[in-house]
Order: sequence, then structure tokens, then C-alpha cells
Amino acid sequence: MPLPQTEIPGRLQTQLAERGIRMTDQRRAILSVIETAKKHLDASQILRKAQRIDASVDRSTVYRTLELLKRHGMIDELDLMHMKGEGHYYERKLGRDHIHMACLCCGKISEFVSEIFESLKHQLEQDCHFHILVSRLEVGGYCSACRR
Amino acid sequence: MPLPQTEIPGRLQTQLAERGIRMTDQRRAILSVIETAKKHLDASQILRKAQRIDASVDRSTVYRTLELLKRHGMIDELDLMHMKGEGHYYERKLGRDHIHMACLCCGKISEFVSEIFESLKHQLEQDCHFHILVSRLEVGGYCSACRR
DNA sequence: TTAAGTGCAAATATTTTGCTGTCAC
DNA sequence: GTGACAGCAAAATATTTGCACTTAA
Repeated sequence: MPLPQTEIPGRLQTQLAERGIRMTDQRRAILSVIETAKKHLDASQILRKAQRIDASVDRSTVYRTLELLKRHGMIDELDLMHMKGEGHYYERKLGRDHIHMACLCCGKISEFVSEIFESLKHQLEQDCHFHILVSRLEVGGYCSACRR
Repeated sequence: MPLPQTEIPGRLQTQLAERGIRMTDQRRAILSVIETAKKHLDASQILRKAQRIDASVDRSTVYRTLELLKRHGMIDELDLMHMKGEGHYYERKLGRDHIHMACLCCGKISEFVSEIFESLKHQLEQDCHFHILVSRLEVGGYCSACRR
């Protein structure tokens, strides 16, 4: 299956360069891990994978880089209903926001894109005069395979 | 989405009793803090307030009670975009879900009830055959007072 | 009576920070 | 050359757990 990447926002490394942000071997390793991730990763998993590319990567550099990417709106931070532990998960921010559904039975995470979600955010901006920079909709429950 | 069993869900203490769950002085203190809260409280704030009612309340009892209430769907756990620290906030689950908006500038938390949000959850349940037990929509951005 | 609940202390988990040395630009 | 970034170690924050004692039902 091809990557579900339609908008082609260039590589993270390029995006950072465009903003005049310094590139290091450690950042390159971390960015590449995030870019090629097949599933949602937490900070420890990102660290472990990044160290396989550059063994010198330190845990604090991972956190500092995640903070940088968040600040620039290049990644989203997820909780995934805190199904295992209190940590966070990260995913690259691509074209359109999506909803995360966490099955409390089997642990599967599904994603869902909805035009209604877009309308809702629009309504919120209009009615509340609120300028949305980041949004996160997560639901927990039972997926089609687990519900009875 | 099943309608809530009662529009006016008695006191938390009563709800627990109805489920045959044992009541203690410590739980009573914690429940009363949650019930009378005027704003979103985190675990430490709940502890501090509960101790003013019953000085013997321990931090671990607070966490254990929050876990109990979550499990029974009597409270919701919020992140409020983690604006200060990584902790969680709690609020009693009443009739209708609402959206939490966190202003990244002034820190104000606003709530918003939307029929579109209800439609969105309904669409999600239909289209994904997903049975929603808990949902959380949080947005971060600039409130009407802070946007320029 | 007795299973559930509690405080206490210690352990875990997650993230942040101070410092000093290094490196990208 | 210099300011941004790094590793390291330690601190800070947040939550969980084991255990022996207590208590609600």
C-alpha cells in the first residue's frame, strides 16, 4: 500500500531548513524516524529507533526536538486515551486533521477523516471567535471487531 | 449514541451506592470536592481540597478514587492541551459532552456544546461501527480576547 | 466476618533542566 | 568565531504499587 501522503509537504528536514533552523546529525536521525514511522510512536520508541541511526542521540535531545517540531506545528501530540501509561504519541502533521479512535478492548487505533469535523471546527471559530491552532479529537470505545 | 440514563444524575455518592460500591469518609471527601468544583481540578488540587474536609486522605486514595470514577464513567479526564505540566484535569460527567478550548495566550479554558459534535460522533459510530464510550475534543488557539 | 479500602513508603514513568563541552553556519 | 545544540546527570513532576492495618457492610 502506498503512503497516504497526498499533500507532499516536503521532508521535515527541508521544512526546518526553510525556517533557518540548524540541522544536526541527531536531529536528522530523529526526523527520519518520525517521517518513516508506520505507527504512532512515543518518546522512548523514537529514542530507540533514532539511536539505531545515530547511537549518540540522547533522550533529552528527543524531547527537545519534539518540542521544536510541536512549536512549529510540524507534528501533533496524541494521548490515545492513555491506554498504556501516561506518555504521549507523536505523528507528523500532514494535510488534514483526523480523529483517533482507540479500542479499549483490543487496543487498535483507527483514524477517521470527516467533513463534519471540519464543519465543527469552523463553527467553533465562528461562534466563539476562537482561532484554532491545534485540535485533537480522540474517542475510546469498542471497535467493530470487539463490540458485541 | 445512547442517551444518558438520567438528565439529573443525583449525587456521586448516590450513584456509587446504587452500584453497590463501598463508601468511606475519604471517598466522601473526594466526591464532594469533585461535585462542588467551580473549575477543572488536577489530582493535587483535589487532594489538597479533600484534605481540608478529611485530613487523612492520601494522594494514592485520590488516584485510586479517580480511577474508580473514570471506570464507571462518572468523570472525564482532560488534558487541556497540557498547558501547564503533564498532569490531568477532572470534571464530573453530566448530560452532554462539550468541547474544551484552551487559549494558548491567556490560558483561559472555555467550553462549547455543539449539535454538530453530536452528529460527528453519530457519524463515526455509524461509518466505523465503533461504539463510543468516551470522547474528548480539545482545541488550542487564541480566544476572542487574545486574537489579533 | 471478611473482602474491599486505606496510609505509607518506595518504585515507576515521563519530562525537564543545569552545566559544560561541541559543532553548524 | 559564536550562538545554538549536544550529552550527561540529576531534578522535577506525575502516577502506581506492595504491604500491613483498618473498616464498611
